[in-house]
Amino acid sequence: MNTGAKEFGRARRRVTVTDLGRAAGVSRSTVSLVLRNSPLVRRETRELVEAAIERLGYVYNRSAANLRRQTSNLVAMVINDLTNPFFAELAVGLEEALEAAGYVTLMANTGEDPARQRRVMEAMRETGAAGFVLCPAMGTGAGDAAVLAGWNVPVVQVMRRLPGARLGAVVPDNALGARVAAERLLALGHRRIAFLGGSEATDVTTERVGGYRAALEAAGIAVDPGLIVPSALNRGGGVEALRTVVALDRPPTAALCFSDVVAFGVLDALNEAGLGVGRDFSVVGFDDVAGARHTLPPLTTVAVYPKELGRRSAAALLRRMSGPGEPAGENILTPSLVVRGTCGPAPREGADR
Amino acid sequence: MNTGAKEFGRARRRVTVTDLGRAAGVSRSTVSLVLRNSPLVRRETRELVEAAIERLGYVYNRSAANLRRQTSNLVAMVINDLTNPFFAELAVGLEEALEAAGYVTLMANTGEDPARQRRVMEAMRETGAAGFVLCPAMGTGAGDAAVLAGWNVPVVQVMRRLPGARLGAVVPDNALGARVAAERLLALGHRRIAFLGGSEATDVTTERVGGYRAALEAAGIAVDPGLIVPSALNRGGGVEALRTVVALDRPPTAALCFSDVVAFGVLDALNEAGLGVGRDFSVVGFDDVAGARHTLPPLTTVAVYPKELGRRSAAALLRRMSGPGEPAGENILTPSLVVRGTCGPAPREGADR
DNA sequence: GGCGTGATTTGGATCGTTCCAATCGAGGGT
DNA sequence: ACCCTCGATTGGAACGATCCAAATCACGCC
Repeated sequence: MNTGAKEFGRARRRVTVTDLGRAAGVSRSTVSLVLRNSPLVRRETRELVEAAIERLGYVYNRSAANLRRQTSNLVAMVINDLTNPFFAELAVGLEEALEAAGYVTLMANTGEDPARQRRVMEAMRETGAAGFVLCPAMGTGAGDAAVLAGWNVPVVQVMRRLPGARLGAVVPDNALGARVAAERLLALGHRRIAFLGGSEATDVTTERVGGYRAALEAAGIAVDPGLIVPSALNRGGGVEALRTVVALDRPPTAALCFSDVVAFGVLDALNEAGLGVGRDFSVVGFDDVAGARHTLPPLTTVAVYPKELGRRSAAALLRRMSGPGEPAGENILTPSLVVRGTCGPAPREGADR
Repeated sequence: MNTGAKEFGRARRRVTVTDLGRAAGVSRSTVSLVLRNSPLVRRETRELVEAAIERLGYVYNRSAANLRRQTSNLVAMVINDLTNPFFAELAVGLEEALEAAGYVTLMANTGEDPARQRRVMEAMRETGAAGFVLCPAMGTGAGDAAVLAGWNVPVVQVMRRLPGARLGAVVPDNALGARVAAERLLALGHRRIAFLGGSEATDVTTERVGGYRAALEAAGIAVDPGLIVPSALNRGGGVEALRTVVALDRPPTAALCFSDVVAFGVLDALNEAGLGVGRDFSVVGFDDVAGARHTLPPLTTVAVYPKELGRRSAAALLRRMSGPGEPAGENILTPSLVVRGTCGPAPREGADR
């Protein structure tokens, strides 16, 4: 009598299908059928079982079910930098779509650290992730890609592609976006246009710079390598990059930025230098993050719809997970130019400031 | 011979401890001991097994292990709004700490929707989350709290507290932060100070407004209810709120804002209205998000260290998970005022603008 | 009253691991 | 030669669900 309460109060044994069966007067097999909404069970039987579920406070053990069925309701999302609003939005779209499809999301933030990325992906694999959506950390090598391919698990890359990996990817058409943005500046009469920001190694930068180049060349303008300045992918990088180009002998009159965040830094630096944005110097960003509409003046930028990228990568992964024969193709989103207030006509040649 | 390749290429059976045992010439029990680094196994035996692991490409099945051991390496993180940079940082700190402790994070973004919150938490429970870190969606009722308490699973709330829930929480000292900020404005000579933003219902707002009130009353200033204007928790809300107070008969000369995001909107509206920030009107934010140092002028704000909040909630949860008797106490972080450029002395009484 | 038929229900085996009590083998002591 | 100890290894049962083939039930019909 004195031990009874103690035994009961703490850590009581988990309620199982067998318990439910006993309580409802049926077998565990029948209970299992009820749990999975099988049309085989008689209505009254189902109600009996459902009452027992309620009464005993049963909790379905999905991982036991997964073990037996050789499936999993887990999808892994591995993101390089969640504190970047662009990737945060992407993550939200992704998780939303996965949840709607009945999956639970495993999440890890790698902070651009390939070693951490390896660790977390390994851990997620062991926990039974049925698939991966991966935005690879910078510096992820071809070796990592090969290992991943060897895992024989559906993987969808988003935004960034691993070198030489045949894994499937959802990406914006970076080249197109950059080209359209550059064409806009050209149409406004700009002839010396810089490309600011981005890190030399990554495919995203390569593609965006490629689009920029293509536009200039199509307009018959020689690309000046001195006007392409990589930088850190944050606000400070933008500040640095702008300072670099205004110090040139023949400074540019406009800049296409690798990202909005870099563009924010560029705007900071322009203000600091006393240059009129959209008048003395025009700026285009890339991404269209939430903050872009709130700069002064509001930032003209290339929208790439991160939330939609997230949703599509979820869809692509689910497709790969269902059909084993599904091709690991690429899904390319068309970006679009959002014209706001940071671009104006090129200042007259030789006009002083 | 013709079927052989086909059978092998696709969906080969999973490698198990039994397979490893067979390959290494030991029993599955011994393999299991090796996997768990037991000191019981002889070195040579261990090496034999490890070679087999390598050779067969074995993947540990942690959920099978969890099933048997009645444990779980999964922790659930339920966040109201990941697109808010404040919560994104919190999430990153949290995930980082959990990963370091050997846990894998289940993540869900509720988008402030209590129904979705119920759904995802239920799904996570079934999946076997060993504990929850929850930043409750606005509108989460006492009913939800009661249900959650009935689950008998370790829960730590972060930033927000559910009404009447004895669940444990990690929160900043909102009242203190607001008081210090208000005291700063008082010291600068301001006498009519507004509190802009926040939603009336939430505990965070109540606490921050409370601190603001306390400071004013301590200075012998009657609190004018007309100067406390709630708003949406985004930039637009800040714009609205400022417009409201400048239209008053006796407008304030300074504002303490519910959050940095609201403060950003307030700065936008001040610019729009042609009021000099820090000269005609002083502003203090709350949170110190990354963007706060980049406004023009840089925003004076109350730092609450979201990443640290994340880390501490991880630590608090892990403590609760290990010791069943651990108290569900509160962990309160001391915020601090970060002085930048948006506050100046109160304009002279009656001076025109 | 026996039988066929379709609708329900059921017990054993299974998923991959860990726990546990039992076993095995090599020395050591007498 | 025998017993005992101790380190190392092992097979059976268990975790909580599902699958599957077989059993049971209800009912109409000859």
